[in-house]
Amino acid sequence: MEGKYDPVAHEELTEQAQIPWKKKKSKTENKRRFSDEQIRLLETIFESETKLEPRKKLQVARELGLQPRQVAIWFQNRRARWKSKRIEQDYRTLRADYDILASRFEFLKKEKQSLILQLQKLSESVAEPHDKNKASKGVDGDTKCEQSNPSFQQAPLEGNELLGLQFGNSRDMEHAGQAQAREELVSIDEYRNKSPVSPEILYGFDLADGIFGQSCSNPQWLNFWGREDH
DNA sequence: AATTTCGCTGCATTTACGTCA
DNA sequence: AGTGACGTAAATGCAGCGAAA
Repeated sequence: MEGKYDPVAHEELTEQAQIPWKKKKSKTENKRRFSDEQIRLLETIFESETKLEPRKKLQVARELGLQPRQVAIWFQNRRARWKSKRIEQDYRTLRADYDILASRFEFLKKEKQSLILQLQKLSESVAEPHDKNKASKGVDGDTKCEQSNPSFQQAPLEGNELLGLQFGNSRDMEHAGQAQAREELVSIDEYRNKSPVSPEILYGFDLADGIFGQSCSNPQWLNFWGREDH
């Protein structure tokens, strides 16, 4: 409300007074639709200033042969049209952002399922009877992971074995002679490389320091990805 | 100095009308 | 010619502000 009283602008009031309040114009009264020339000038002014100062309004009104009130109303309506267009544009932008996020989410969901499957296969192969020592050995386990995340403790793999998968530590697997497990890791890499979009771009963060790097230090993250309901 | 009134503005909503398919 | 959809000028109501009383 930056409207300050301006005696010059007050002219408009007297003009307004000539128009009876609440008067409805008859159908026969010639009105409406400013000329192309009038619209062109109004649009030109609107481009540089969306609000007219009272003096400028009077000047424009004189120039166009309109009532100052008509100019004021035109600017008012023009601002409203401009606002609704801007809202539409904002909506389209937000919608596009949402769609991108939604497709990222779907992709991540599928990758999660795939990784769970890989883990299950690895878990089964590691638990084979010919490798009993491996199952109970426990090499440099990430105790933080195991302690901080209940859902992790329920996982079929122990912490150190999961780390072997995540960081490509193949020592234990070679020790166990598990060529199959190595193939699984390769297939994961292939899966990533065949992704329609590079993972870094798709996820929006660096994989090495991001999703896998923080997996064991962020229990909430593990909880989230450990659940089946998303 | 605080309060009230007046006149103005802007905005949201509604109404009335012109235009077009 | 009649009609509905749409665009737009104008009306209406309300809130906020500054100036004057």
